[in-house]
Amino acid sequence: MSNKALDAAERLCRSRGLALTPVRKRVLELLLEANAPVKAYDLLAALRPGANAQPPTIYRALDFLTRAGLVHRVEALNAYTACLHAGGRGAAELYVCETCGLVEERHRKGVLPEGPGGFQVSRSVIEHYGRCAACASPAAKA
Amino acid sequence: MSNKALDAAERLCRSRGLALTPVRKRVLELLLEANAPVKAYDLLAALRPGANAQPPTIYRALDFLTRAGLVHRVEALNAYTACLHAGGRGAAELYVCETCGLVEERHRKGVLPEGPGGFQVSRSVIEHYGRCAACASPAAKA
DNA sequence: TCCGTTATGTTATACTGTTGCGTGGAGTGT
DNA sequence: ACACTCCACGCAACAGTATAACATAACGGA
Ligand SMILES: [Zn+2]
Ligand SMILES: [Zn+2]
Ligand SMILES: [Zn+2]
Ligand SMILES: [Zn+2]
Repeated sequence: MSNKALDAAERLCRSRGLALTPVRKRVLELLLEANAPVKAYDLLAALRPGANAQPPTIYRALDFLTRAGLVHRVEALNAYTACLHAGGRGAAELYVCETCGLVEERHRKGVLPEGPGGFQVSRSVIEHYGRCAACASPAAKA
Repeated sequence: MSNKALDAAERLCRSRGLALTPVRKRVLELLLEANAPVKAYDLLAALRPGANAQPPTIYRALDFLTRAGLVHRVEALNAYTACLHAGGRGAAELYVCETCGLVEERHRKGVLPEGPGGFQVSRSVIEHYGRCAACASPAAKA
C-alpha cells in the first residue's frame, strides 16, 4: 500500500546520491504505516525485534530522513511524521488531529511571511492542532 | 525598566482572579530581563540563590504563566520567552534570531488559516528562525 | 474551627536527545 | 588483491527535559 511512497523515496535518494540504507528505509516505512506522529523511542522499540538498536541509531536515521525532506519533526510533540509530499519545496505546514493523530500537510511554496522590521526568516515551524474533518463531524461528537 | 511589564502582568492577573505569586512573578521577571528564550533549567538555576527550587517548581510556574498568556513556549528550542503583548488575543507568531537570541512577536488577531478539508484548528504553533535586522545588517556580517 | 481549594516543597523517576569511540563494509585507486 | 578513505552503524555512557506521586502549607468560606 505505502510501498509507493517508499519507492518514491528510494528513487529520490538515488537521484541525489543519498544512501537509503535498510535502517533508514525501515524507519521511514514505520512512519508511513503510522500516518501519525511517532516518538523516537517508539520507533526504536519497533526496530528492536531483529536489531539491537540504541538511541543514536534512531536519531541518526531521523536526522538523515528530515534532511532529505522525507520526514518532518513535529516540534510541539517531540515526534516525527512521514512527509506526504516527499521532497516538496518550502516550509511544511502541519495539521495534527489531537483526537485521532491524523496528520495533514501543506508545503508553502510561496515566500515565507516576512518578519517585522527586516527580520530575515530562514526556517519556519508551523503546526496546527485541532480536529480533522472526520473527528469534527457530528457523528464523532463526544 | 521592565517593571512596567511586570506591573501590567500583575494587574492582568488581579483582574482575572489569578494569583501571581512570588515564584511566578520572579520567573516572569527573569524572562523579561532575558528578552530571549530561556531554558527551564536555566531559570531553575537562576531561582536557586535564595530558594531551593526543584524542577516541578519551575515547570508549574511556567505552566501558569503560559496559561495566563504571559509567557510563550518556544517549541523548537525547548525554551520559554516572555510575551511582549501580554494577554494579546490570537495565536502568537514568534521570530527568533538565531544569532543574538532576540525574540520579536506578533499576535495574529484574525482567523487562523483554515486547514485542508474541514480541519478545525484550535491551537497553532508558529515560529520563524533567522536573523533579526541588526544581525542581518552589513555591519554585522560574519 | 473545620474543610475544600490552591500553591509549594520534596523525592524519585520517566522521557528525550547527545557525545565519543570503535568496527566493518562499500567504494576507489594502485 | 591490497591499502585507503568514507560513512553508516553498534555500543556505552551521559546530558538535558519533564512529570508522577505524595506531603506540607496557606488562604478563605461554611
Ligand atoms: Zn512534507
Ligand atoms: Zn481526527
Ligand atoms: Zn505573546
Ligand atoms: Zn539578532
